[in-house]
Amino acid sequence: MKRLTLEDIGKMAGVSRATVSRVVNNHPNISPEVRHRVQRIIEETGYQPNLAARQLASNRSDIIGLVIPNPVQSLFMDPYFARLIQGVAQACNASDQTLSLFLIEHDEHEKHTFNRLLGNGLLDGMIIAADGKNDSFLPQLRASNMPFVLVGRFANMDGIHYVDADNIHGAYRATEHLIHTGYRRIALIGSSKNNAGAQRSQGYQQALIDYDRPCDDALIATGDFTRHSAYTAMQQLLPHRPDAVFAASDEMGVGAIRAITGAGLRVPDDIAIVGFDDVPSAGAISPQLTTIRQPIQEMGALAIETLLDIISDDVTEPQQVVLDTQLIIRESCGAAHDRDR
Amino acid sequence: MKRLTLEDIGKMAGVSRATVSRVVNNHPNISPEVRHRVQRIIEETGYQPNLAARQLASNRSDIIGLVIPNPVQSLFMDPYFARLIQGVAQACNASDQTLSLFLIEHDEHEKHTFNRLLGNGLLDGMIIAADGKNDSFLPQLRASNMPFVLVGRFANMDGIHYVDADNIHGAYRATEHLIHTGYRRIALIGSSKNNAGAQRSQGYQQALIDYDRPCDDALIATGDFTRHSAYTAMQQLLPHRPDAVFAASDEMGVGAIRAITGAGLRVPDDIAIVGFDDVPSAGAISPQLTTIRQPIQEMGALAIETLLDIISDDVTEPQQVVLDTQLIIRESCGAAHDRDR
DNA sequence: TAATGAAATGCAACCGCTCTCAGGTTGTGC
DNA sequence: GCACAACCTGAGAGCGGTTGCATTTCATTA
Repeated sequence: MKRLTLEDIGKMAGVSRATVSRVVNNHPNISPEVRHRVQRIIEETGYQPNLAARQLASNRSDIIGLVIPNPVQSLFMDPYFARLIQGVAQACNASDQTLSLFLIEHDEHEKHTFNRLLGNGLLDGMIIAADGKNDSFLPQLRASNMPFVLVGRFANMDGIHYVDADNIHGAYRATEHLIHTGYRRIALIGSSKNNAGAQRSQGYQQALIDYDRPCDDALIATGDFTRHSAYTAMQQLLPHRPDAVFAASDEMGVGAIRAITGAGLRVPDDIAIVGFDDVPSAGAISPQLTTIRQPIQEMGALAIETLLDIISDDVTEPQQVVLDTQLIIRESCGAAHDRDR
Repeated sequence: MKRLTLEDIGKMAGVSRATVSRVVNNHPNISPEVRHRVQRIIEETGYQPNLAARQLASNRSDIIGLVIPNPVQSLFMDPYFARLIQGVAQACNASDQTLSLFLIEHDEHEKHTFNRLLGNGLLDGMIIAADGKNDSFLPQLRASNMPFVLVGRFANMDGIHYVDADNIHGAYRATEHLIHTGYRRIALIGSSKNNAGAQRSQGYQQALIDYDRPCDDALIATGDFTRHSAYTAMQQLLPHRPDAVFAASDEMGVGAIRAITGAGLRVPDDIAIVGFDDVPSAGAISPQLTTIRQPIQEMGALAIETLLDIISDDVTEPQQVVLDTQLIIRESCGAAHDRDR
């Protein structure tokens, strides 16, 4: 059961291999009769073009790469990536692209990976899930002619295509919600570990300013997106008697809750918490965490869409899209109007 | 900056393109002098072979596919897949393979995907994360000559290569732990939704038998791996007064805890819980969940290793490996000897 | 010294598809 | 009836590697 080639199909249909190729690729100038005859034979035989040969001849692989440069442990701690992968994968399915996944393990590996990907001609384009820090690959990438789109957690950059969630406004919304609910001493557990963290801090501060709240430095603590760091940060915050905390991630929100309950206080009765991310466990812990949800899958889908436009259409002006976030009200903010189990 | 070819390198080194190819591929019969000269030029120019051309000529792509046939929502609910992807990706990095990811969205899509993958010659081999049910693709796969390895959650099958975690023994161990801790009426929230679920139920029962405990059908409830289903299941269980529950997944363990606390009882004081999977939130909820951890990343790595052996070496006898699990003792079993924050 | 063979290298035929170019056919307008 | 255009189709030259076979080189051995 040797694999069929264009030549074989052509022979069966009494046409040349070029004609079969045209049918396969939906070229316009084919007579309906021939088209149908060839299509029927393709159907019957289950012929499929050899992708390597096609790629060699046409210089197009229909493979797009998803590169995740972050250190390893993030991946399986943070549901963000799982969702992103899913969104991108589904978008690839929908547009008949093949998705290749590249997890960067460390700096040297990053260099090696980018070198390979930019040199071996495998990919038509790349989606890069950067974090806005440590983006040392950018210059090389820009110098190449590889189409790429950055997704999420990235700094605003000139002339680069990217898709991100609106971290600033999400944080703003979280803080605003705490203000509306009536809290007066609203603390922040922030982080400048990545760009998203910085933006979330920014949103927090903007909300305070807009609502004429004092921005007390004693109510600002710093973590690194881990639960443990937030536990410590919360302990530092406690003496300053906040009545609410905006934690820049759910993981940190959980750490804050632990510190609060550990100090004999209660959430939200004594101190309210709002997180960010809406990780699955946000609804599992007690009290359930009020949080900000990012449209991660939409981001992935949009990134693919944008990338395909770049690849085919020669999009000229940079596509820079920031998607809105959503406030998910649960128990930890003390304003629940709707509780799921 | 046109991309270099073997021909170009050959010209620069004063040798033929065939010789350069041999250097690149480490063929033995090359004089050291030529080898070095060519290598130096490759180094200087950063030449990289075109993968499509190589694949076309050699019929080998060094791309392996990871196929995840489960329905969509599992993926981002269940950290299992994120970890599996990570394990496989790292193993691919280590062995210079490119990983392509295929998420199946529904039955028809499954058929379409397998047809494509078996027909277009893109992949050297596939890793398939099946669940032991709905494996309708298997006959077609076996009929093809595509090398493949099944990973996890799969039924024991003849003549097929697979890697799995020892669900039976893991469940046995969980149950045994509850027995050792002194509980007498140990309930099960199981599921036969997939093969792993069935095996976990089996391990539970075996433990009861081995320790001469009665196997009371009233203490066996069924869920579908969701938190909600376990909540309901636990409510049915409560009237029969279990003093401990083995839940066949952490998600279900969380649902059970909710039902217990919802009924005004406490975990583990009134009813102890052990889960399965060790999802990240298992340590985040209160009480922290005692559970069984699977070596998911090792499974991924081992699957790749096995697959590469099959691709290159013509491994003949089926490789069937079952990896051991680990009991993670936290609070919910009432036997904590060690608590993290 | 010539025959022998192993090692190193080049030649050229693929791998299967795309795409330009040119040839053939048919249709349109005058 | 003829010129010209529009449309189909086939021939064939790549795309950039790999690899069997032929050739050259050179040390070994009869």
